[in-house]
Amino acid sequence: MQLKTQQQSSILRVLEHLGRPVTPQELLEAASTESPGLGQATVYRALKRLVETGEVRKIEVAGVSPHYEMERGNHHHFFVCESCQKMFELDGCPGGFRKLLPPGFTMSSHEVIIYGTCQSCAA
Amino acid sequence: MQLKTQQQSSILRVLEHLGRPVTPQELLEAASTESPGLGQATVYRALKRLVETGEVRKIEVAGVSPHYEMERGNHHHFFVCESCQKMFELDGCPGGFRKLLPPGFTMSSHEVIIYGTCQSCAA
DNA sequence: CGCTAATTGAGAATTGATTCTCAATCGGTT
DNA sequence: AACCGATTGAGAATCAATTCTCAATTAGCG
Repeated sequence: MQLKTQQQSSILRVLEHLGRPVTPQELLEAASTESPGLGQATVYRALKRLVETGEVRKIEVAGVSPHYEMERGNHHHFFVCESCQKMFELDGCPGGFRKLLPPGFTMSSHEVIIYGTCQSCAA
Repeated sequence: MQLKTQQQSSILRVLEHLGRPVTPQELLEAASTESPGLGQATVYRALKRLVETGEVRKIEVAGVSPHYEMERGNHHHFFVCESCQKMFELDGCPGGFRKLLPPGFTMSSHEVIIYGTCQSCAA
C-alpha cells in the first residue's frame, strides 16, 4: 500500500512548483506535461488525499471555483484578479477582527479576500 | 407588465424582515407561511430580479451555499456560524488592506469573513 | 521475473444549486 | 365580468464540480 506512482509525484511536484493556489483544471494541465494522459479523476483523487493528510489546503472564495495550494503553515490571505481569475497569496494580516464581533459571538478563524487587478493584467 | 404579485411581495417583505443573509431555501420556507404553496422557482426568479435591480445582494462565502440580503448600502462584512451555518452581518471594518498588496497589484474591493459560534449556539 | 492489490483513465453518474418548460392561474385594464 | 399577457408551481433539465465504475495498467514484494 501507499504506492508512489509517477502521477502522484507529478501532481505534488507541480503543485509545489506553481507556488500559488490553482484549480484542479490548471493543475491537470500543468502536470500533464510531466505525465501525459493524466486524467482529471487522478488529480481529484490526489488532491483529496493530500487535503486529508494536511499537505494541501482547499481554498474556496466567492467568484471563482475552488483552488488548492500547498499547506505551508503561514497565516495569509488571498488576492483574486478580476481580469485573469488567477489567485495569489498575500502575506500578512491586518488583524483587529475580533472587535467586529457582536456580544456573545466567538471567532475561531477568519478570511480576507482582496479583489482587483494583478500585476500582469495591469501592465 | 411589472405585476406585483402576492408571492413577490411576500418574498421581499420576508427578506427585509429577516434582517440577515439567508439562503433561497430559508427564504422559501419563511415566505411560505405568507404564501402557501410557494415554489422555489418563484423564489429564485424573484431574487434574480431583485439582484438585477440592485435591491438585493448575493453573498458567496466559503463553506456555505449562496445567501441573499437586502442591499442597504452600508459597508460591512460577514460572520458564519460553524454550528448552525447561519450567516450574520458584521458592522464596521478594520481597514488597512491595501498594505497587503504586492507591488503592481491594485485593489477594487475586499471581503472579510469571520467563522465561529453565534450567540444562540454558544448558549 | 511473477503475483496481487492499488492505481489509473475514460466516461458515466452524482451532487447541489439554479434554470427551464409548460399548462394553469393571476393581475391589471377595459 | 372578460380579456390577455405575465407569473406561478411542479418537475424536468441544466451546469459545474466532483465522484464513481470498471477494465487495463502499475508498484512493490518475494
